[in-house]
Amino acid sequence: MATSDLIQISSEIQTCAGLLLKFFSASLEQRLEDYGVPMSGLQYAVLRMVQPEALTISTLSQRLGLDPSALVRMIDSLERKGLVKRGVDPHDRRRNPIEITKNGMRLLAAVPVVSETDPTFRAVRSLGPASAAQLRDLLIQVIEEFPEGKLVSQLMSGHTRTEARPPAARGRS
Amino acid sequence: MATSDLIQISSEIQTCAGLLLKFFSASLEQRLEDYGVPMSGLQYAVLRMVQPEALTISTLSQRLGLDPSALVRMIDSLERKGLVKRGVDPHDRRRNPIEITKNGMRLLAAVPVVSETDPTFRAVRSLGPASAAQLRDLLIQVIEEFPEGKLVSQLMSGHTRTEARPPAARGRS
DNA sequence: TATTGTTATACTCTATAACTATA
DNA sequence: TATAGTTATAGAGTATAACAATA
Repeated sequence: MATSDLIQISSEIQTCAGLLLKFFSASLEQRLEDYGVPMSGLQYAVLRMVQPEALTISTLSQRLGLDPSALVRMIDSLERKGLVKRGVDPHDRRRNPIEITKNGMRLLAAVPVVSETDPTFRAVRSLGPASAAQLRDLLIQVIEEFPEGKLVSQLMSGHTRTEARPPAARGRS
Repeated sequence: MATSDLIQISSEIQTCAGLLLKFFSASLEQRLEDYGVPMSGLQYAVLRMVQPEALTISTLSQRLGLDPSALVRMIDSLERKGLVKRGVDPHDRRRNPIEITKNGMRLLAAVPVVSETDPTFRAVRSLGPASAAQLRDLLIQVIEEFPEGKLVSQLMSGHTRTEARPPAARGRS
């Protein structure tokens, strides 16, 4: 295969990634609005990131690749909605770890990243389980080739490669 | 495979698409800046769209999923840079098909979507040709499952599926 | 000195609504 | 009446610079 082929393919992958993200975001934001708590996909991402553990704005900004100042108003907005609260670090009073609230957890439970009924899920399901997993693995492989892509595991909480996934019980079928 | 597995995979694909797009855009915009004509990835996308044929703002806005008014200033900016010009449709004087200029074509030739030297290309190349093509095909398959995804072929000029690609001469290796 | 969170500010992106010219 | 392009405008998102509190 010629280099120009690979360049063409790279370009197409780029276009597809953009489209996919657009579709995904649209359906997620629609469901958030339907739930009665409209917010951007990024705000939702922050909410998910602080679910397993409280994170400071510094940490969040590093993981999201954004300036800390850009997060202040976003956190304000989430706090106004009662979904998170600024906590206190007794060991370092400069830090205000962002904690998720009961309301925040309720929202995450009610509005999953991907719902069974939305176009995103239907599109991925139509690939079949094997192709879907393969697509995910290929995407991760590409991302890990980027210097900034090493922290992908931090963003995909609970992620394990297909072949390494334990055969534990996994909810309803 | 359980439904919850597919939902998890869908969510991971979503995260990956977002990261990938971010990395891709960053390297493209860096190269545009190095070339001396800084612009957003979207402006560059518009430039590419009007390369094969002049398109009206209406058509561009439909294909990009943006409001026409959002494109006016973007086109202004491209016109100020001398990369496109507003043309005239003799059959319908309301229309101003956006034409690419010599300078615009020169830029597209000098700054390809994906360069051989940038992280995007290296990441995709490291997959190997077969996996790269497969990734592209899986992405297209997913996108075509979305109602809005039918026009993907319009956005990927010259795209053909791997198995349908003619074995014609394809430049240097 | 360095770091955390913050404010003020400016710029980009995008949509809505209203308008003009043309069909 | 409907469509193409435009303007004015408002809101979100994001970065830079400067700052206070804390380490």
